[in-house]
Amino acid sequence: MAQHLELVQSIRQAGHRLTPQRASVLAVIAESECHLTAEEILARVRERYPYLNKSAVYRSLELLTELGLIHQTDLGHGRVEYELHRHPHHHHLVCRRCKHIQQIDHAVLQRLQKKLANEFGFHADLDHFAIFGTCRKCQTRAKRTAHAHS
Amino acid sequence: MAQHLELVQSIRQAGHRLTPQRASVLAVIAESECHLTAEEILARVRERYPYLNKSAVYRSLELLTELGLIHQTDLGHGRVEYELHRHPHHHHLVCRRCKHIQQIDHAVLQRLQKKLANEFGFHADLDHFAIFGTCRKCQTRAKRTAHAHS
DNA sequence: TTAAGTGCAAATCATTTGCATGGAT
DNA sequence: ATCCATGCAAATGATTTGCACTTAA
Repeated sequence: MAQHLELVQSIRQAGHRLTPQRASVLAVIAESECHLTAEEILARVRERYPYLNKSAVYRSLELLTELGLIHQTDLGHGRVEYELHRHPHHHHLVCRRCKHIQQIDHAVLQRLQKKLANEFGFHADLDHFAIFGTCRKCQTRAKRTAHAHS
Repeated sequence: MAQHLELVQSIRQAGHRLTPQRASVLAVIAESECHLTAEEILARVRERYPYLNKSAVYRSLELLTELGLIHQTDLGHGRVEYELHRHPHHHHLVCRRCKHIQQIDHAVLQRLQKKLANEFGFHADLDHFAIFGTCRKCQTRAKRTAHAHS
């Protein structure tokens, strides 16, 4: 947690109270390599700081998102996942059929991001972006099914 | 509904039973200009065909999505929205702060789509795509807030 | 005829909220 | 000392599910 002191202090600097709940939620997310659900965050915090409530997790996550310290992603698992606002980014190609998730480099989306900024003045949150579609394997499978019925 | 006969028949052609429930769900989506929630679909179908149940809507939507006749989008409204798989596409820039939604042309994403297909063999569902971020107005507002606290 | 599909009502499950209490500043 | 933040439990609300009944083929 020591290496996240600055990060944690930015809560106070933004004019909000620095509670142990908020600090530990942020620390857990910062220490994680990947995305976590609210429930996972709750569980991990409780390993060392048992005084944390579900509501406080959601309220902290809302604040941290608002401050731009973390990001929310919906990978189609029926619940939101949270991760630190960190560089370099990576993204996800999520197959709707087999649910397989392939990571891709931020470079693939960089041109799009710039285009949106230039043309529309829109700052796209392309941290941990999720793109849904059909993976190579499932495309083949779909064709086979179509033939079977034609 | 007459002009959607072909579309409706493709349910049977895919090896599924063509029930009035499925037909009317598909017809309502096909007639709509934009995305609809499950509840809206239920309401619209009932205007002319009152024998439709919530569960049947969800089960129909699942099937139609599987068949590639419709698409699901999560525009961050807390519920999924459905629309016909139709050309030409358009997409959405959704501001996380003010919730404003700006439509953009498919051309903006076409290059990305091709890149994903070529490099990863991934067929991205970029129909009615939603990109989250911060719009021009809210970026300005965020800067102002930051100054107030520094 | 008969398996696939529907209706109904109850279950699920992530997230939100009201309100009394507590703690950061 | 203030009032922002938390804990708790109950509410919400979209989606899912079990099971008996119905119907498209």
